[in-house]
Amino acid sequence: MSFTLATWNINSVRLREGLVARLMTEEAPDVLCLQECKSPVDLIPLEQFQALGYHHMVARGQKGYNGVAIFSKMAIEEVAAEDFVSLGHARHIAGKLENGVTVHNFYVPAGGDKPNREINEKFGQKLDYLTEMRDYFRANAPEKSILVGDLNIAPREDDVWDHKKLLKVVSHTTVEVEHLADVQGAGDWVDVTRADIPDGNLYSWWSYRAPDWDTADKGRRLDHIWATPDIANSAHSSRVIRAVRGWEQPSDHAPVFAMFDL
DNA sequence: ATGGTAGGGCGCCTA
Repeated sequence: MSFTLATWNINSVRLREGLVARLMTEEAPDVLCLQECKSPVDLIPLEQFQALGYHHMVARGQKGYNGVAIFSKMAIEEVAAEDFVSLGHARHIAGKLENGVTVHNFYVPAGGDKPNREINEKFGQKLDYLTEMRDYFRANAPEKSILVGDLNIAPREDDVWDHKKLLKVVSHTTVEVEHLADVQGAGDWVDVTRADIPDGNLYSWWSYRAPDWDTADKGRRLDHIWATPDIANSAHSSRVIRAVRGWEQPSDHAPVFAMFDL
């Protein structure tokens, strides 16, 4: 049994309902995980997505900020929704698919501007969020599981457009990369995207603020697909659909895809 | 060191 999974920070699921529908139509992943829906769950335009074959959804939402959702062609049952660091934010939802695979969808806090928890509370919350993720997977060892989302960290030198310039920029600092590695180690997670595409620069996000995003190409790989070792070997055909960043009124993130043969 | 662009929802927070 084979299925395709995608993760995409949509930056408002209601404003970009049409872009979600376009991705569902043109690429048709079996499971689509969204972050930054910026919508209460009951205002997500579920009916249009159901008309495209995505009959199942698990989600957490709030007005204006954050929000995570999993749309699926196969049945999915909610199994967890954690509020790490007790921020009261909708940043995690987990569901078990009818094929037995558990999917964790995360929107990790961005962390503010200054990479110093003494002067920037948000940076401390980001590090603490990652620490609680680590502890969660230590206490709940994942099996047959996939972890996706906007983790707001680009861990490798070739996950950013300029490693040295970004070492002091939130998303690529050493302390963040170490915290993310601890989460990965705690669940024995395999970075599926980089197992599949080991060499070369790879980005999933380009700032709205930088003009001419495509030519300048000042990107970062903030969006990730991980899997536990029992299914990671079955993953293949990973890709970032960069062209989506160039669609009309786009999200600043491009979707990341992987296929699994179970 | 600063400001640059977006979304939500209407003054300003967040990314």
